[in-house]
Amino acid sequence: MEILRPFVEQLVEPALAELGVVGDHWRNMIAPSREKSMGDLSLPCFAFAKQLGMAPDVVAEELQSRIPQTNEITDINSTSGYLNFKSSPSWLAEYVIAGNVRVGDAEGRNPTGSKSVLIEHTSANPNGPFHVGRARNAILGDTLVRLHRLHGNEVCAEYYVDDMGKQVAVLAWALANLSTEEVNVILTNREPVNPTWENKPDHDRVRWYQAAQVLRNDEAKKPDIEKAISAMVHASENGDNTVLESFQNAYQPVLDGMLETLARLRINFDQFTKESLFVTNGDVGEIMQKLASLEIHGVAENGAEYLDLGARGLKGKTEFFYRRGDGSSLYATRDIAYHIWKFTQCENLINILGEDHKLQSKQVSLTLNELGFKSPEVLFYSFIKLPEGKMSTRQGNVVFMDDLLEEAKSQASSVVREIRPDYSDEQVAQIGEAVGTSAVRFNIIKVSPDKGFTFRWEEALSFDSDSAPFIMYSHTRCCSIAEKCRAIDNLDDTVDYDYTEIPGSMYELLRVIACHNDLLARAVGQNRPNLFANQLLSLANAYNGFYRDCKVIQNGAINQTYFAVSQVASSLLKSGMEGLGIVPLSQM
RNA sequence: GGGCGCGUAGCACAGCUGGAUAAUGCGUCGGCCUCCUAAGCCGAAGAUCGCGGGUUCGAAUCCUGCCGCGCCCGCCA
Repeated sequence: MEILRPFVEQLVEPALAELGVVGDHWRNMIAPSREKSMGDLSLPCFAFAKQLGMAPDVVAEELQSRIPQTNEITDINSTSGYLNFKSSPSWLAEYVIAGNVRVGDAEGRNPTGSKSVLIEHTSANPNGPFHVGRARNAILGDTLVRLHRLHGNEVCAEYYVDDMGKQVAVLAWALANLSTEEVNVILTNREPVNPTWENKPDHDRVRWYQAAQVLRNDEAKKPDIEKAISAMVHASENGDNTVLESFQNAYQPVLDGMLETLARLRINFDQFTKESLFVTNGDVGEIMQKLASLEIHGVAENGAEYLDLGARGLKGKTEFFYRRGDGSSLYATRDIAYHIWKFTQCENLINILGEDHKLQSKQVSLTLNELGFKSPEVLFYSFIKLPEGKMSTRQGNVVFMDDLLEEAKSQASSVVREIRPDYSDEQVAQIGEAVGTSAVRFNIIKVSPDKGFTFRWEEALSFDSDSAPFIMYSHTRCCSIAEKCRAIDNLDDTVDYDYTEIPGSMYELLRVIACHNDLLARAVGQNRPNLFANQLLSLANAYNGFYRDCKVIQNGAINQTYFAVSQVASSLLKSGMEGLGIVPLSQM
């Protein structure tokens, strides 16, 4: 509870001085209490023990006896070497009700402008529909975009379109050379396209990509195909506009289909940047020239060029190749050009990348440093596996996000249908969609990015206590209360709040509210959305306790103090849910 | 073989800038709808924090060795 810190410091300073503690280092030692029942902030006294020649618990007691209660802090206790400070319930209630806790806006409509960030995420090859594995990137990235906005940062959400290179070339080649019949014959043994997605171009065109991959493994056909694809790749890398255009015609409908899926998850982008831009505008050539003049530059036998990053602390394989023997650039080279361009857009960069990109990202980062640029921040995430093993678009061993969302909607709808028989079909469908998509998002967000996990349908579709619907449900309770209050009373402008009687569960809610932005700051500062997901669960949980004990409406009359607290919780739940991409329904 | 990451109750997951009785959910067991939406609430049982050493007044947290899992080690993207 950072809002309490200045008051604690004010109290502690003279007491420490009296005991003979010198220096200022104690300020950093004040930390959130481990035991919530003990306090909001605590000062461990172990470090003073040696200096003063006293036992830690004695130090804590001595300090306690020298510190008076204040308006803000009414509970100071010492236990086992800790000095604990607990906020005054009345003061906290007044503080919260007065609107001192910043609510924020995840849509970014009112940035405080303290910091601007460009967040690049997803950037998936436009060769087929999203599966759950690829979608982890989009969900983490978009959540980070939302949380940064909620925190007040100005954010640009950016998608790097891989519009050149082998993957698109394969797709373009297949679309130009294979008929529908041929594709169907080649993929006879594969599962057919789910009829629901028959007309969705990402699901349709991926079959051409898959068919081409099968043919590329056919020894007889391989040589000719490889030759043709290779020629296209090289043309694209040399900036051949005809080829680049044919690539775009091949992938654009696929990309559009992919973005449609993301839009259903409320994931949108501010800007799309094509990889080919940096080849055609000359940036890549220029950078390769600069790299050649570096002292860690090296040349291989066939003329390929690299940097020896071992000299900059890279372990393992230290040669980083940025130019092929034939003079063309590599993906990483273009990525460096892209980063330098991104730095012209924004001074803070964040990338969301799969763990397989760790080495590459390190190489790009070190090279950027070599050229005088700073490193981007990177959020790495582990892969989502299936119980049967790794997911692979190429092999068709995947769970499509489109299928997951349909299933989520359908299951959520049947729950609604069951417990709210009075709702119309339209209402049920709308709630089912909101709950289903929110639950899918949340179940991915709540897991720490560096933990790999196995996708299981029942878990992805879990609507239990630590899930999006749990949070959504608390919010609907807030809304329901607010609506009833509006009906009772047109809300006079003169309201007297009672800060003398604060029930325990209301105090607990106030404490969670008071820490809300601490958690947001941490989640944003460390790029860890799961921390804020956890905070929202705590908030919903605390609200449920408050709801149980503190009746806002009793005997037809409104308790204005309770109502005010409920409204603050409601705002924070709503903005927080938007920060996670969860839909804040008012009814469910 | 080398590099990076992970390993916490039956399952899942938090805590890891060292600090108090290791938090939460699922599952299990037991309670709560004449009371603002029970997708809820309350209670109980359940953990040698992968294993062994080290640093420290104090280690789930830092260091080190081992074991297990994942990712990477292309003039691919």
